[in-house]
Amino acid sequence: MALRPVTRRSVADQVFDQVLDDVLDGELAVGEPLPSERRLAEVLGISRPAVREALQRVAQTGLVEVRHGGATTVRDFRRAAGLDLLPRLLVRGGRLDAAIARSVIEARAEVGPGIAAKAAERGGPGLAAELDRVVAELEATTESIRWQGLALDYWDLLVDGADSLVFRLMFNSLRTAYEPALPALAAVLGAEVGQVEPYRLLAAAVRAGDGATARAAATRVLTPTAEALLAAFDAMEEDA
Amino acid sequence: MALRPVTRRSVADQVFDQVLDDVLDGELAVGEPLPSERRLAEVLGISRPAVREALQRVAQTGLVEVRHGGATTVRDFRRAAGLDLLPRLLVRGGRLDAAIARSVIEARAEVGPGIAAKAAERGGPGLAAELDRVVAELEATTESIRWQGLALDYWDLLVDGADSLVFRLMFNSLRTAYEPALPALAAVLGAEVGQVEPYRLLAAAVRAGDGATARAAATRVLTPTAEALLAAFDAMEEDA
DNA sequence: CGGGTCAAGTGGTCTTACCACTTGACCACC
DNA sequence: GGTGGTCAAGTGGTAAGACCACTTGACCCG
Repeated sequence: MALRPVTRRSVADQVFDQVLDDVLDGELAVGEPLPSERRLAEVLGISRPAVREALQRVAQTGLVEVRHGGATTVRDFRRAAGLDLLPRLLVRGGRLDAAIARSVIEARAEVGPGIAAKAAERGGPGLAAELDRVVAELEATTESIRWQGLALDYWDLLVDGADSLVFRLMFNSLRTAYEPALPALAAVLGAEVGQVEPYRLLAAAVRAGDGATARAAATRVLTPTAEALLAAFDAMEEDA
Repeated sequence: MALRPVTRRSVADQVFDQVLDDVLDGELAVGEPLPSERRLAEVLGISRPAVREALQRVAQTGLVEVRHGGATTVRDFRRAAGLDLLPRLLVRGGRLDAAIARSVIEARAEVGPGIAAKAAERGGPGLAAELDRVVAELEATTESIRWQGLALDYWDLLVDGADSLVFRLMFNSLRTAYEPALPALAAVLGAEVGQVEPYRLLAAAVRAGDGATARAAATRVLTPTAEALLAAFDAMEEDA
C-alpha cells in the first residue's frame, strides 16, 4: 500500500498558481492590467482578502506590480523575476520544460566547479571525511532515485564547505527546482549509477585542499549526467 | 531642488520587513513559534488580514513555515531561502554586510566569465555592436555612479546574449541586490573609471565568437573592481 | 498502555464597511 | 491655449467580527 501525503491547497495558493501560470504562459501580456481585486473575487467565487494574499505574493515574485489606487499590471518576468522563480518555470503543467532544463544543466556545469574549488580551499579534512561517507553510500546504492538523492547531499556538503552565502542560496534555488523532477530524471540517469569514481577523486582533491584539481574533478563529476540528460531531452523533443 | 520620490509603505510591508529582520537577526530562533496571527494583530495594532499578508509573504521566502491549525515556526534560512533573499541580506539596517558582499564578489568572479563565454558563442555581431555602443558611452563618462550603471547595462547585454534563463534569473537577483548599494560602491570604485580597455577586449571576443577569449577577458573586466572592493571592505572592518 | 474523546488554540475564509489613492473628465481662470 | 482646481468613479489598503478546518494535548476509558 503506497500512500502519498494528502495535499490541501488553500484558495490563495490556487489563485497564486493560476495568476502565475497565466503570466508565464503569456496569456496576460506585459503591461496589461489585471482585473480588479473585487472583480477577481467575484469571478473566482472567493473573498477579496484571499485574492489579495495571492496577488501580494505574485507581486513579491516580481511578475506583477500593484499600485495603490491604480491597476495591477503585468511585468516582464524575464527582467523582474529572480532565481526563486526557477522551480515554477522548470516544471510547468506537470511537464518538464526542456529548454529551461538545458539551461539548468548549463548553469550547473558552469557554477559547480567553482563551488568545488572553494570547498577544497576552505573545507579541510572534516569536509573530506563527510564526503567520503556519502561516497561510501553511493557505492552501496543501486537504486537510481536514492543515488541521485545522495549526489544532491554530496553537493550540499560541498556548498557548505565553500562557505559562500551566495552559492548557498543559488544552490537552494536550484535544488528546489531540481528535487521535484528528480524521479523523472533518475529514470533517465539510471545508467550513471555506479560511476562513483569521479566523486571519490573530488573528495580526495578536497582532502588535499587542492582547488584546481577539485575544479577539474567537479567537471568530471558533472559531465556524464549533463550529457545523458541533454541526450534525453533531444530524444524527448523528437518524439514530440 | 533635489526631490526624491515619496515612499508610502503599507502596514503589511512593514510587518513583512520586521519579521524578516527578526528572523535574519536570529532574534527568532530556528524552530521557535511565532505569536499567533490574532496576537500579532493585537500587539501591532493592525488587522489580521494585514498580518496574514505579511506572514504569507515571509513564508514564500522560506523563512517561516505556517501550518493550518498549528503554529507558524521559524525555519533555517540558510537551508530554505533562495537567491531572492540576497538583497535583504546584503544591506541590513541601511548598512552593507561586508561578509555577504565578499561572497557576492566571489560569485560574480566565478559566474561572470561563464556568462561571457556563452554570450560570445551565441551572441553574434549584433550583440557585439550593442556592447561597443555601451563601451563608447563608458569612454565618455567620468561620473562614477553613471559609469557603474553603464557597466551593469553592459553585463545585462551579455546575459541576454548568453541566452540562458537560469543565468538571466541569477543576474536579476544579483542586480537587485547590487543596485541599491551602487552609490556607495561607486564612491569606492571611483578609481576604476577610465579602465575601458577590458570591456573593449571582451566585446571584441564576442564579435569573434571566441568563447575562451571572452572568458579570459571577462576575468580581466571583473578583477579590478573585485580587488578594489575587497580592499575597501578590509579597510571598513579595521575602522570598526 | 493503547486508543478514543473533547476542548482550546491556531490558521483559513468570508462578509461588510470604510479609508487612501489614482485617474480622467470637466471647468474655471489667466 | 494652457494652467490649475474640482469632483466622481474605480482601485488598492485596512479594519472588524464571525465561522470553518485543523492541530494539539489533556483527559478518560477499556
